[in-house]
Amino acid sequence: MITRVFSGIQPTGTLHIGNYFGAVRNWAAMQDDIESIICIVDYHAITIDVDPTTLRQATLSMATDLIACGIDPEKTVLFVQSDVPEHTELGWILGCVTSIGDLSRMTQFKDKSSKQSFISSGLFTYPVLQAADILLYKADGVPVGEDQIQHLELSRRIARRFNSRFGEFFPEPQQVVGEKGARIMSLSDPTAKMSKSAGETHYVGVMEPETSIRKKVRSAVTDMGLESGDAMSPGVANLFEILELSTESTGQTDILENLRANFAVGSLMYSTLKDAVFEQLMEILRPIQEKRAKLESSGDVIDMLRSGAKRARIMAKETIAQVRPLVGLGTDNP
RNA sequence: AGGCCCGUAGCUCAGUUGGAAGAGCGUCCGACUCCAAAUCGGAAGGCCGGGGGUUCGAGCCCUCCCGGGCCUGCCA
Repeated sequence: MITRVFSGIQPTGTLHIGNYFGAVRNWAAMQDDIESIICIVDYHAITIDVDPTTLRQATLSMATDLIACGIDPEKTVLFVQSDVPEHTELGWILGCVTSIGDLSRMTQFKDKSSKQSFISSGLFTYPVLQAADILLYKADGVPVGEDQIQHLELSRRIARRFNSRFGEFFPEPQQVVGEKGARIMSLSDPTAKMSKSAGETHYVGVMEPETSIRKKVRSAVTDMGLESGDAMSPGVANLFEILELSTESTGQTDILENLRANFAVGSLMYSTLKDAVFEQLMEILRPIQEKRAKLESSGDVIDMLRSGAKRARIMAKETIAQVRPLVGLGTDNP
């Protein structure tokens, strides 16, 4: 039985619909039923070279996006990682029960480091900090996608090793699978997951202007036309996926069914599909964008983050206060 | 601490003896397409890492600095 879930998200500046349908929407749905902690992980963000001003803005912007998308800072403990410095202390301690061998097997490190000329040691030990993020709150559930499973497994391994060395203390966090494992693909390259780093044409930003979204959806890769009975090409399947996720919320599932039927008999015009995707997507995004505008002009987000950090820190301090004597650190413990 | 290599467009790089800064990919616009892709046509994009010097003239030579990579050594 999962009792507390932890989610982290990097302050990349803005959310795209892959983040929204894949993660954020599930978080928002979950917060009513289960104790939820969401952390904007700025310590993680600095593992690669990033401009300080950009980072600060991106962090605030990400928080605003999340709240606009339905994360309720009253229900969910929403905060910025570096406002709770206990993350780094636990990170250090856990780093000392983590082997270099385990870390060097992380595919994400190999991936990211191959794209950097300057490879920081922080990038290498990133998964340790991630384990600390989760374990600091003794979260037993982590809603992660497939790409993070390896890191989550390492977190469990780290928890296990800590427990066996210092005594049973941390729960081993389990993967929480969302109701719908949405995995939105890039519009320009539908064989790759949607990501911001791949370039402008690859993603649709949740907060993007309507004209820009229409253009991007219309430019999505499809195929050269299929015979009826053929399987969908990746690009078309992706558009249907986005349409399905959107109509789930708008309730206009008949649109989806019609287009599916058209596809089945081979009479679907992709421009029609794209128009529908755009329309339904905007139904979802419009209210989110409006909410964001209000939030931004209110200037309340900073205060929300501060009070979130206060709540998080109470939990974090308690954990650290227990960990230190277990390990034998400090003078203020017997 | 010593030695070697590197820094030019968003990315990967070329650049002749020192003589008008280039290519490929990507991006943007157009044609084609139901929409896209591919293809074709067009365009934008540069403090040549930074300062100083030599020269009529420096991406290129000298010098210092910054940044990155590799090798050796030293200390803990």
